[in-house]
Amino acid sequence: MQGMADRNPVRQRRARPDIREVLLESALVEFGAKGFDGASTRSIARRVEAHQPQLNYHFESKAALWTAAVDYLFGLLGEELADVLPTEIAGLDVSQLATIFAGGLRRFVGFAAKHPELNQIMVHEGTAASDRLEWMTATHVKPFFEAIKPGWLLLRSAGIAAPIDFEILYYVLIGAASLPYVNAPEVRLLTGRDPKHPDWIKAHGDALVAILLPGLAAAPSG
Amino acid sequence: MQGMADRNPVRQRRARPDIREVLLESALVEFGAKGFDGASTRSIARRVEAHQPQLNYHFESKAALWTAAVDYLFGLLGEELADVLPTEIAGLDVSQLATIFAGGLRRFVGFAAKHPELNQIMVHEGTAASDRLEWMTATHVKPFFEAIKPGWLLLRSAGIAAPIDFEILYYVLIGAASLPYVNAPEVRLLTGRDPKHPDWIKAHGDALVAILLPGLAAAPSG
DNA sequence: GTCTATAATTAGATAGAC
DNA sequence: GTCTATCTAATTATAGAC
Repeated sequence: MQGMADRNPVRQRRARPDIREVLLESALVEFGAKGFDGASTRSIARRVEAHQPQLNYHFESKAALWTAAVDYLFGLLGEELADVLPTEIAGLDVSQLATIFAGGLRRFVGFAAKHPELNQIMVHEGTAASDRLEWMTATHVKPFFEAIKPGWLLLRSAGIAAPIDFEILYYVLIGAASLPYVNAPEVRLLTGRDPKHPDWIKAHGDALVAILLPGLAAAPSG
Repeated sequence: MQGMADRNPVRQRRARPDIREVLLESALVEFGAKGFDGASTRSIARRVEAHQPQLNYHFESKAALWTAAVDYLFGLLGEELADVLPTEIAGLDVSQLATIFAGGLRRFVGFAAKHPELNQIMVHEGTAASDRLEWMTATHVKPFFEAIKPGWLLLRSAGIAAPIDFEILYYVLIGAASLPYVNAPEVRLLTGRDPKHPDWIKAHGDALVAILLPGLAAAPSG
Protein backbone atom coordinates (compact mmCIF):
# COMPACT_ATOMS: atom_id res chain seq x y z
CA MET A 1 0.00 0.00 0.00
CA GLN A 2 2.53 2.59 -1.06
CA GLY A 3 1.54 6.05 -2.19
CA MET A 4 1.50 5.07 -5.85
CA ALA A 5 -0.53 1.92 -5.26
CA ASP A 6 -3.42 2.90 -7.52
CA ARG A 7 -1.55 4.35 -10.41
CA ASN A 8 -1.86 1.03 -12.22
CA PRO A 9 -4.87 -0.44 -10.45
CA VAL A 10 -5.03 -3.73 -12.38
CA ARG A 11 -1.36 -4.43 -12.92
CA GLN A 12 0.62 -5.98 -10.11
CA ARG A 13 4.06 -7.42 -10.15
CA ARG A 14 3.67 -11.03 -11.21
CA ALA A 15 5.43 -13.68 -13.27
CA ARG A 16 3.31 -15.51 -15.81
CA PRO A 17 4.90 -18.70 -17.09
CA ASP A 18 2.87 -18.45 -20.32
CA ILE A 19 3.63 -14.76 -20.86
CA ARG A 20 5.42 -15.32 -24.16
CA GLU A 21 2.35 -17.02 -25.66
CA VAL A 22 0.05 -14.42 -24.13
CA LEU A 23 2.07 -11.60 -25.70
CA LEU A 24 2.23 -13.45 -29.02
CA GLU A 25 -1.53 -13.92 -29.20
CA SER A 26 -2.07 -10.28 -28.33
CA ALA A 27 0.33 -9.34 -31.11
CA LEU A 28 -1.57 -11.45 -33.66
CA VAL A 29 -4.75 -9.53 -32.95
CA GLU A 30 -3.08 -6.12 -33.03
CA PHE A 31 -1.06 -6.78 -36.20
CA GLY A 32 -4.19 -8.20 -37.85
CA ALA A 33 -6.32 -5.22 -36.94
CA LYS A 34 -3.82 -2.41 -37.58
CA GLY A 35 -1.03 -3.76 -39.78
CA PHE A 36 2.65 -3.69 -38.85
CA ASP A 37 3.09 0.09 -38.95
CA GLY A 38 -0.25 0.81 -37.33
CA ALA A 39 0.26 -1.65 -34.49
CA SER A 40 1.83 -0.31 -31.31
CA THR A 41 3.85 -2.39 -28.89
CA ARG A 42 2.36 -0.44 -26.00
CA SER A 43 -1.13 -1.41 -27.12
CA ILE A 44 -0.13 -5.07 -27.60
CA ALA A 45 1.18 -5.16 -24.03
CA ARG A 46 -1.71 -3.19 -22.51
CA ARG A 47 -4.27 -5.56 -24.07
CA VAL A 48 -3.00 -8.38 -21.83
CA GLU A 49 -2.05 -6.23 -18.82
CA ALA A 50 1.64 -6.50 -19.49
CA HIS A 51 4.31 -3.81 -19.88
CA GLN A 52 5.70 -2.65 -23.17
CA PRO A 53 9.36 -3.49 -22.38
CA GLN A 54 8.35 -7.12 -21.81
CA LEU A 55 7.96 -7.39 -25.56
CA ASN A 56 11.60 -6.42 -26.05
CA TYR A 57 12.61 -8.88 -23.37
CA HIS A 58 10.70 -11.90 -24.75
CA PHE A 59 11.19 -10.94 -28.42
CA GLU A 60 14.11 -9.16 -29.97
CA SER A 61 12.15 -6.30 -31.53
CA LYS A 62 8.77 -5.38 -32.96
CA ALA A 63 9.86 -6.93 -36.26
CA ALA A 64 10.88 -10.17 -34.54
CA LEU A 65 7.54 -10.25 -32.75
CA TRP A 66 5.75 -9.92 -36.08
CA THR A 67 7.85 -12.73 -37.55
CA ALA A 68 7.08 -15.00 -34.59
CA ALA A 69 3.37 -14.25 -34.96
CA VAL A 70 3.40 -15.12 -38.67
CA ASP A 71 5.40 -18.33 -38.07
CA TYR A 72 2.90 -19.35 -35.40
CA LEU A 73 -0.14 -18.75 -37.61
CA PHE A 74 1.26 -20.54 -40.66
CA GLY A 75 2.14 -23.43 -38.35
CA LEU A 76 -1.51 -23.68 -37.35
CA LEU A 77 -2.61 -23.51 -40.98
CA GLY A 78 -0.19 -26.28 -41.94
CA GLU A 79 -1.63 -28.54 -39.25
CA GLU A 80 -5.16 -27.83 -40.47
CA LEU A 81 -4.39 -28.68 -44.09
CA ALA A 82 -1.84 -31.48 -43.72
CA ASP A 83 -4.02 -33.93 -45.65
CA VAL A 84 -4.05 -31.97 -48.91
CA LEU A 85 -0.26 -31.89 -49.25
CA PRO A 86 1.17 -33.60 -52.38
CA THR A 87 2.75 -36.37 -50.29
CA GLU A 88 -0.66 -37.24 -48.88
CA ILE A 89 -2.63 -37.23 -52.12
CA ALA A 90 -0.17 -39.24 -54.25
CA GLY A 91 -1.88 -42.36 -55.55
CA LEU A 92 -5.45 -41.22 -54.94
CA ASP A 93 -7.90 -41.29 -57.84
CA VAL A 94 -9.51 -38.04 -58.92
CA SER A 95 -12.75 -38.77 -57.14
CA GLN A 96 -10.98 -39.25 -53.80
CA LEU A 97 -8.86 -36.21 -54.54
CA ALA A 98 -11.96 -34.13 -55.19
CA THR A 99 -13.44 -35.16 -51.86
CA ILE A 100 -10.17 -34.35 -50.06
CA PHE A 101 -9.99 -30.94 -51.76
CA ALA A 102 -13.60 -30.09 -50.96
CA GLY A 103 -12.91 -30.95 -47.32
CA GLY A 104 -9.70 -28.89 -47.40
CA LEU A 105 -11.58 -25.93 -48.83
CA ARG A 106 -14.21 -26.16 -46.09
CA ARG A 107 -11.53 -26.42 -43.42
CA PHE A 108 -9.70 -23.44 -44.91
CA VAL A 109 -12.91 -21.42 -44.55
CA GLY A 110 -13.23 -22.63 -40.96
CA PHE A 111 -9.61 -21.72 -40.28
CA ALA A 112 -10.04 -18.23 -41.73
CA ALA A 113 -13.05 -17.78 -39.44
CA LYS A 114 -11.20 -19.05 -36.38
CA HIS A 115 -7.87 -17.32 -37.06
CA PRO A 116 -8.71 -14.27 -39.18
CA GLU A 117 -5.41 -12.72 -38.09
CA LEU A 118 -3.46 -14.75 -40.64
CA ASN A 119 -5.36 -13.44 -43.64
CA GLN A 120 -5.55 -9.97 -42.10
CA ILE A 121 -1.77 -9.87 -41.77
CA MET A 122 -1.30 -11.25 -45.28
CA VAL A 123 -3.61 -8.73 -46.87
CA HIS A 124 -2.07 -5.85 -44.91
CA GLU A 125 1.45 -6.84 -45.94
CA GLY A 126 0.59 -7.69 -49.54
CA THR A 127 -0.42 -4.10 -50.31
CA ALA A 128 3.16 -2.79 -50.48
CA ALA A 129 6.61 -4.18 -51.16
CA SER A 130 8.72 -4.71 -48.04
CA ASP A 131 11.31 -7.03 -46.58
CA ARG A 132 8.55 -8.53 -44.47
CA LEU A 133 6.49 -9.34 -47.58
CA GLU A 134 9.49 -10.92 -49.31
CA TRP A 135 10.25 -13.07 -46.28
CA MET A 136 6.64 -14.11 -45.75
CA THR A 137 6.09 -14.95 -49.41
CA ALA A 138 9.28 -16.98 -49.77
CA THR A 139 9.00 -18.75 -46.41
CA HIS A 140 5.31 -19.47 -46.08
CA VAL A 141 3.08 -18.39 -48.95
CA LYS A 142 5.05 -19.92 -51.82
CA PRO A 143 5.26 -23.42 -50.24
CA PHE A 144 1.52 -23.30 -49.54
CA PHE A 145 0.83 -22.12 -53.10
CA GLU A 146 2.99 -24.85 -54.64
CA ALA A 147 1.52 -27.50 -52.37
CA ILE A 148 -2.04 -27.08 -53.56
CA LYS A 149 -1.14 -26.52 -57.22
CA PRO A 150 -0.76 -30.14 -58.45
CA GLY A 151 -4.05 -31.24 -56.93
CA TRP A 152 -5.89 -28.35 -58.51
CA LEU A 153 -4.36 -29.02 -61.93
CA LEU A 154 -5.40 -32.65 -61.74
CA LEU A 155 -8.95 -31.81 -60.73
CA ARG A 156 -9.14 -29.23 -63.49
CA SER A 157 -7.98 -31.75 -66.10
CA ALA A 158 -10.63 -34.15 -64.85
CA GLY A 159 -13.33 -31.49 -65.35
CA ILE A 160 -14.12 -31.33 -61.64
CA ALA A 161 -12.46 -28.02 -60.78
CA ALA A 162 -13.51 -24.86 -62.62
CA PRO A 163 -11.43 -24.20 -65.77
CA ILE A 164 -9.45 -21.32 -64.28
CA ASP A 165 -5.76 -20.52 -64.51
CA PHE A 166 -4.16 -21.68 -61.25
CA GLU A 167 -2.53 -18.37 -60.37
CA ILE A 168 -5.86 -16.57 -60.78
CA LEU A 169 -7.73 -19.34 -59.02
CA TYR A 170 -5.41 -19.06 -56.03
CA TYR A 171 -6.28 -15.40 -55.42
CA VAL A 172 -9.97 -15.94 -56.19
CA LEU A 173 -10.02 -18.73 -53.62
CA ILE A 174 -8.10 -16.89 -50.89
CA GLY A 175 -10.05 -13.68 -51.39
CA ALA A 176 -13.44 -15.40 -51.54
CA ALA A 177 -12.69 -17.65 -48.57
CA SER A 178 -11.21 -15.08 -46.21
CA LEU A 179 -12.82 -11.66 -46.72
CA PRO A 180 -15.88 -12.12 -44.47
CA TYR A 181 -13.57 -12.97 -41.54
CA VAL A 182 -10.82 -10.48 -42.40
CA ASN A 183 -13.50 -7.79 -42.45
CA ALA A 184 -15.83 -9.26 -39.84
CA PRO A 185 -16.43 -5.84 -38.19
CA GLU A 186 -17.65 -4.51 -41.54
CA VAL A 187 -19.85 -7.58 -42.14
CA ARG A 188 -21.61 -6.95 -38.83
CA LEU A 189 -22.22 -3.29 -39.66
CA LEU A 190 -23.32 -4.00 -43.23
CA THR A 191 -25.49 -7.08 -42.80
CA GLY A 192 -26.26 -7.30 -39.08
CA ARG A 193 -25.05 -10.91 -39.22
CA ASP A 194 -22.06 -12.53 -37.54
CA PRO A 195 -19.82 -14.22 -40.13
CA LYS A 196 -18.33 -16.39 -37.38
CA HIS A 197 -21.66 -18.05 -36.70
CA PRO A 198 -21.55 -21.75 -37.70
CA ASP A 199 -24.47 -21.26 -40.10
CA TRP A 200 -22.56 -18.60 -42.03
CA ILE A 201 -19.37 -20.66 -42.14
CA LYS A 202 -21.22 -23.77 -43.32
CA ALA A 203 -23.09 -21.89 -46.06
CA HIS A 204 -19.89 -20.13 -47.10
CA GLY A 205 -17.98 -23.42 -47.43
CA ASP A 206 -20.84 -24.99 -49.38
CA ALA A 207 -20.91 -22.01 -51.73
CA LEU A 208 -17.17 -22.15 -52.46
CA VAL A 209 -17.21 -25.89 -53.08
CA ALA A 210 -20.17 -25.44 -55.42
CA ILE A 211 -18.60 -22.72 -57.54
CA LEU A 212 -14.94 -23.86 -57.49
CA LEU A 213 -15.54 -27.63 -57.78
CA PRO A 214 -18.68 -27.63 -59.97
CA GLY A 215 -17.99 -31.16 -61.23
CA LEU A 216 -17.83 -32.65 -57.75
CA ALA A 217 -21.45 -33.84 -57.48
CA ALA A 218 -21.30 -35.38 -60.95
CA ALA A 219 -17.96 -37.12 -60.34
CA PRO A 220 -17.99 -40.91 -60.13
CA SER A 221 -17.86 -41.94 -56.48
CA GLY A 222 -15.16 -44.55 -56.38
CA MET B 1 22.27 30.13 -54.33
CA GLN B 2 22.11 30.59 -50.58
CA GLY B 3 24.04 28.36 -48.24
CA MET B 4 21.09 26.03 -47.72
CA ALA B 5 20.22 25.87 -51.41
CA ASP B 6 20.74 22.12 -51.74
CA ARG B 7 19.05 20.96 -48.58
CA ASN B 8 15.92 20.28 -50.57
CA PRO B 9 17.36 19.94 -54.07
CA VAL B 10 14.11 19.22 -55.91
CA ARG B 11 11.65 21.35 -53.99
CA GLN B 12 11.38 25.00 -54.90
CA ARG B 13 8.79 27.49 -53.91
CA ARG B 14 5.97 27.14 -56.38
CA ALA B 15 2.19 27.30 -56.54
CA ARG B 16 0.48 24.36 -58.23
CA PRO B 17 -3.14 25.04 -59.16
CA ASP B 18 -3.91 21.32 -59.04
CA ILE B 19 -2.14 20.75 -55.72
CA ARG B 20 -5.28 19.61 -53.90
CA GLU B 21 -5.85 16.80 -56.41
CA VAL B 22 -2.15 15.93 -56.42
CA LEU B 23 -2.14 15.60 -52.63
CA LEU B 24 -5.39 13.64 -52.71
CA GLU B 25 -4.05 11.09 -55.19
CA SER B 26 -0.87 10.72 -53.17
CA ALA B 27 -2.99 10.13 -50.10
CA LEU B 28 -4.98 7.37 -51.84
CA VAL B 29 -1.82 5.45 -52.54
CA GLU B 30 -0.38 5.88 -49.06
CA PHE B 31 -3.62 5.04 -47.24
CA GLY B 32 -4.06 2.02 -49.52
CA ALA B 33 -0.55 0.75 -48.92
CA LYS B 34 -0.26 1.44 -45.17
CA GLY B 35 -3.73 1.90 -43.74
CA PHE B 36 -4.87 5.00 -41.85
CA ASP B 37 -2.64 4.56 -38.80
CA GLY B 38 0.37 3.40 -40.81
CA ALA B 39 0.14 6.25 -43.32
CA SER B 40 2.17 9.36 -42.56
CA THR B 41 1.27 12.82 -43.77
CA ARG B 42 4.97 13.57 -44.27
CA SER B 43 5.26 10.63 -46.62
CA ILE B 44 2.09 11.63 -48.50
CA ALA B 45 3.53 15.10 -49.07
CA ARG B 46 7.06 13.93 -49.87
CA ARG B 47 5.76 11.55 -52.54
CA VAL B 48 4.61 14.52 -54.63
CA GLU B 49 7.35 16.94 -53.57
CA ALA B 50 5.08 18.96 -51.37
CA HIS B 51 5.37 19.99 -47.72
CA GLN B 52 3.57 18.28 -44.89
CA PRO B 53 1.76 21.42 -43.64
CA GLN B 54 0.16 21.82 -47.07
CA LEU B 55 -2.03 18.87 -46.17
CA ASN B 56 -3.36 20.72 -43.14
CA TYR B 57 -3.90 23.79 -45.28
CA HIS B 58 -5.82 22.07 -48.11
CA PHE B 59 -7.55 19.54 -45.83
CA GLU B 60 -8.63 20.03 -42.27
CA SER B 61 -6.75 17.07 -40.81
CA LYS B 62 -5.40 13.63 -41.60
CA ALA B 63 -8.88 12.24 -40.92
CA ALA B 64 -10.49 14.76 -43.29
CA LEU B 65 -7.93 13.86 -45.95
CA TRP B 66 -8.83 10.18 -45.56
CA THR B 67 -12.53 11.02 -45.87
CA ALA B 68 -11.94 13.05 -49.02
CA ALA B 69 -9.92 10.19 -50.52
CA VAL B 70 -12.67 7.65 -49.83
CA ASP B 71 -15.38 9.98 -51.21
CA TYR B 72 -13.33 10.47 -54.36
CA LEU B 73 -12.78 6.73 -54.92
CA PHE B 74 -16.41 5.76 -54.34
CA GLY B 75 -17.38 8.54 -56.74
CA LEU B 76 -15.24 6.91 -59.42
CA LEU B 77 -16.75 3.49 -58.66
CA GLY B 78 -20.27 4.89 -58.94
CA GLU B 79 -19.51 6.29 -62.38
CA GLU B 80 -18.10 2.95 -63.48
CA LEU B 81 -21.13 0.97 -62.39
CA ALA B 82 -23.95 3.41 -63.09
CA ASP B 83 -25.68 1.01 -65.47
CA VAL B 84 -26.28 -1.75 -62.90
CA LEU B 85 -28.22 0.48 -60.49
CA PRO B 86 -31.84 -0.55 -59.79
CA THR B 87 -33.21 2.50 -61.62
CA GLU B 88 -31.36 1.44 -64.75
CA ILE B 89 -32.31 -2.22 -64.75
CA ALA B 90 -36.03 -1.81 -64.04
CA GLY B 91 -38.06 -3.35 -66.85
CA LEU B 92 -35.29 -5.46 -68.33
CA ASP B 93 -35.87 -9.18 -68.81
CA VAL B 94 -33.58 -11.60 -66.99
CA SER B 95 -31.50 -12.30 -70.05
CA GLN B 96 -30.71 -8.63 -70.55
CA LEU B 97 -30.13 -8.29 -66.83
CA ALA B 98 -27.67 -11.19 -66.90
CA THR B 99 -25.71 -9.54 -69.69
CA ILE B 100 -25.65 -6.23 -67.81
CA PHE B 101 -24.48 -7.93 -64.61
CA ALA B 102 -21.75 -9.90 -66.39
CA GLY B 103 -20.51 -6.63 -67.90
CA GLY B 104 -20.71 -4.93 -64.50
CA LEU B 105 -18.70 -7.72 -62.92
CA ARG B 106 -16.02 -7.43 -65.59
CA ARG B 107 -15.91 -3.67 -65.14
CA PHE B 108 -15.66 -4.07 -61.37
CA VAL B 109 -12.61 -6.28 -61.90
CA GLY B 110 -11.14 -3.67 -64.24
CA PHE B 111 -11.87 -0.94 -61.71
CA ALA B 112 -10.20 -2.90 -58.88
CA ALA B 113 -7.13 -3.30 -61.13
CA LYS B 114 -7.06 0.39 -62.05
CA HIS B 115 -7.88 1.78 -58.61
CA PRO B 116 -6.71 -0.87 -56.11
CA GLU B 117 -6.60 1.83 -53.44
CA LEU B 118 -10.36 1.62 -52.89
CA ASN B 119 -10.36 -2.05 -51.97
CA GLN B 120 -7.09 -1.67 -50.10
CA ILE B 121 -8.59 1.05 -47.93
CA MET B 122 -11.79 -0.95 -47.42
CA VAL B 123 -9.97 -4.10 -46.37
CA HIS B 124 -7.64 -2.15 -44.05
CA GLU B 125 -10.54 -0.40 -42.34
CA GLY B 126 -12.82 -3.44 -42.21
CA THR B 127 -10.42 -5.30 -39.92
CA ALA B 128 -11.32 -3.30 -36.81
CA ALA B 129 -14.26 -1.28 -35.55
CA SER B 130 -13.79 2.49 -35.80
CA ASP B 131 -15.68 5.68 -36.49
CA ARG B 132 -14.14 5.66 -39.96
CA LEU B 133 -15.53 2.18 -40.64
CA GLU B 134 -18.99 3.18 -39.44
CA TRP B 135 -19.00 6.25 -41.62
CA MET B 136 -17.67 4.45 -44.68
CA THR B 137 -20.11 1.56 -44.33
CA ALA B 138 -23.18 3.76 -43.83
CA THR B 139 -22.24 6.35 -46.46
CA HIS B 140 -20.78 4.28 -49.28
CA VAL B 141 -20.71 0.51 -48.77
CA LYS B 142 -24.32 0.01 -47.73
CA PRO B 143 -25.81 1.90 -50.71
CA PHE B 144 -23.56 -0.07 -53.08
CA PHE B 145 -24.53 -3.33 -51.37
CA GLU B 146 -28.24 -2.56 -51.56
CA ALA B 147 -28.00 -1.39 -55.15
CA ILE B 148 -26.74 -4.70 -56.52
CA LYS B 149 -28.92 -6.86 -54.28
CA PRO B 150 -32.21 -6.87 -56.28
CA GLY B 151 -30.50 -7.74 -59.55
CA TRP B 152 -28.64 -10.61 -57.95
CA LEU B 153 -31.81 -11.99 -56.34
CA LEU B 154 -33.61 -11.89 -59.69
CA LEU B 155 -30.79 -13.66 -61.50
CA ARG B 156 -30.61 -16.25 -58.75
CA SER B 157 -34.35 -16.94 -58.98
CA ALA B 158 -33.95 -17.36 -62.74
CA GLY B 159 -31.23 -19.96 -62.19
CA ILE B 160 -28.57 -17.82 -63.86
CA ALA B 161 -26.66 -16.67 -60.75
CA ALA B 162 -25.16 -19.25 -58.41
CA PRO B 163 -27.55 -20.29 -55.59
CA ILE B 164 -25.69 -18.40 -52.86
CA ASP B 165 -27.05 -16.29 -50.03
CA PHE B 166 -26.66 -12.65 -51.10
CA GLU B 167 -24.73 -11.54 -48.03
CA ILE B 168 -22.21 -14.33 -48.51
CA LEU B 169 -22.13 -13.79 -52.27
CA TYR B 170 -21.30 -10.13 -51.74
CA TYR B 171 -18.10 -10.91 -49.81
CA VAL B 172 -17.17 -13.81 -52.09
CA LEU B 173 -17.50 -11.47 -55.05
CA ILE B 174 -15.60 -8.53 -53.55
CA GLY B 175 -12.83 -10.76 -52.18
CA ALA B 176 -12.46 -12.80 -55.35
CA ALA B 177 -12.56 -9.73 -57.61
CA SER B 178 -10.18 -7.49 -55.71
CA LEU B 179 -7.47 -9.54 -53.96
CA PRO B 180 -5.01 -9.83 -56.88
CA TYR B 181 -4.94 -6.02 -57.18
CA VAL B 182 -5.11 -5.27 -53.45
CA ASN B 183 -2.09 -7.55 -53.03
CA ALA B 184 -0.43 -6.93 -56.40
CA PRO B 185 3.06 -6.72 -54.83
CA GLU B 186 2.56 -10.21 -53.39
CA VAL B 187 1.22 -11.55 -56.70
CA ARG B 188 4.39 -10.41 -58.44
CA LEU B 189 6.62 -12.07 -55.85
CA LEU B 190 4.59 -15.27 -55.74
CA THR B 191 3.82 -15.83 -59.42
CA GLY B 192 6.21 -13.59 -61.33
CA ARG B 193 3.17 -12.26 -63.21
CA ASP B 194 1.69 -8.77 -63.24
CA PRO B 195 -1.99 -8.89 -62.25
CA LYS B 196 -2.54 -5.52 -63.91
CA HIS B 197 -1.67 -6.92 -67.33
CA PRO B 198 -4.73 -6.92 -69.61
CA ASP B 199 -4.44 -10.69 -70.14
CA TRP B 200 -4.72 -11.32 -66.39
CA ILE B 201 -7.63 -8.92 -65.98
CA LYS B 202 -9.52 -10.46 -68.92
CA ALA B 203 -9.00 -14.02 -67.69
CA HIS B 204 -9.95 -12.97 -64.15
CA GLY B 205 -13.21 -11.36 -65.32
CA ASP B 206 -14.04 -14.40 -67.47
CA ALA B 207 -13.42 -16.69 -64.49
CA LEU B 208 -15.70 -14.73 -62.16
CA VAL B 209 -18.51 -14.55 -64.69
CA ALA B 210 -18.19 -18.31 -65.28
CA ILE B 211 -18.38 -19.28 -61.61
CA LEU B 212 -20.81 -16.64 -60.33
CA LEU B 213 -23.19 -16.58 -63.32
CA PRO B 214 -23.00 -20.24 -64.38
CA GLY B 215 -26.39 -20.09 -66.10
CA LEU B 216 -25.41 -17.19 -68.35
CA ALA B 217 -24.35 -19.19 -71.42
CA ALA B 218 -27.45 -21.37 -71.19
CA ALA B 219 -29.82 -18.44 -70.65
CA PRO B 220 -32.31 -17.70 -73.44
CA SER B 221 -30.99 -14.79 -75.48
CA GLY B 222 -33.99 -12.49 -75.65
C1' DG C 1 -0.83 29.53 -50.96
C1' DT C 2 4.11 27.99 -49.77
C1' DC C 3 7.45 27.18 -46.66
C1' DT C 4 10.40 26.89 -42.14
C1' DA C 5 10.33 26.19 -37.47
C1' DT C 6 8.43 24.14 -33.76
C1' DA C 7 4.97 22.59 -30.25
C1' DA C 8 2.78 18.50 -28.22
C1' DT C 9 2.33 13.72 -28.40
C1' DT C 10 3.60 9.11 -29.24
C1' DA C 11 6.59 5.57 -31.02
C1' DG C 12 10.26 1.50 -30.17
C1' DA C 13 14.06 0.45 -27.50
C1' DT C 14 17.15 0.42 -23.39
C1' DA C 15 19.06 0.89 -18.43
C1' DG C 16 18.80 -0.44 -14.12
C1' DA C 17 16.17 -1.20 -9.65
C1' DC C 18 13.76 -4.97 -7.74
C1' DG D 1 11.54 -11.99 -15.37
C1' DT D 2 8.92 -7.56 -14.06
C1' DC D 3 8.58 -2.89 -13.83
C1' DT D 4 9.65 2.35 -13.86
C1' DA D 5 12.01 5.85 -16.01
C1' DT D 6 13.86 7.65 -19.93
C1' DC D 7 16.35 8.21 -24.49
C1' DT D 8 15.93 9.18 -29.44
C1' DA D 9 13.17 9.55 -33.29
C1' DA D 10 8.89 10.05 -35.45
C1' DT D 11 4.20 11.63 -35.51
C1' DT D 12 0.15 15.49 -36.55
C1' DA D 13 -0.84 20.06 -36.14
C1' DT D 14 0.04 25.03 -35.76
C1' DA D 15 2.37 29.79 -35.94
C1' DG D 16 4.07 33.06 -38.62
C1' DA D 17 7.47 34.79 -42.30
C1' DC D 18 7.31 35.21 -47.16
